[in-house]
Amino acid sequence: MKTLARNPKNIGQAIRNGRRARKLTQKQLAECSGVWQETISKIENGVGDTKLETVFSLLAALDLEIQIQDRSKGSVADFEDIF
Amino acid sequence: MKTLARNPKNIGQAIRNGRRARKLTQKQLAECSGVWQETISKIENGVGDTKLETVFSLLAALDLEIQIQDRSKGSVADFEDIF
DNA sequence: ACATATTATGGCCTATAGATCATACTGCTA
DNA sequence: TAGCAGTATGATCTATAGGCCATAATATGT
Repeated sequence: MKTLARNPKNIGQAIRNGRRARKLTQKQLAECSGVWQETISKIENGVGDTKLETVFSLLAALDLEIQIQDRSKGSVADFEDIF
Repeated sequence: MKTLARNPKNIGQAIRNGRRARKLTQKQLAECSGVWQETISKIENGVGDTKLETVFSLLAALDLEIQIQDRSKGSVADFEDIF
């Protein structure tokens, strides 16, 4: 998995994808991350804003990490919500 | 620039590094990002939590982006706050 | 179609982020 | 060493994130 993110919605999608890739329900992810299912739902759907702490709790539980890099040449295909 | 981040502090450092690489003062970054200098100071120093929206405002102004990826093999050297 | 699992929504409440102002601290450098 | 640019800190205020409960809406399987 490798997803570019330039806004909060991209993060939510990456989390949803990561969760599904690991075949976890929101409830299971909630249990192992300490973030509530309701909150996960909102984040995945880009409802409201999210704190970094919360994002990292989820990423850690999904064994994902963030890399900060110069804005690339990044092919459009690396994004998922073009439409 | 390419920095791994597994917690909010890593993000703050990446922002500070990116800002310095572009030879901007906090005040200048504040002006072009819409985030207050005081807030930038706190984020760079890992004081309190930060919302995604704010992080992305800063990253955009610094022409940086985020990539979400599986936790790597990431060499320890990619982190900056080991000590 | 029904039962059940999964996800979404919405309200209440508390904690806290960030705007904003004021001011203090920390280098520089003239 | 005085002055200034840059950064940090601290307070107040408003908006909102997320914990938490209840429940609604959607899948999914049988």
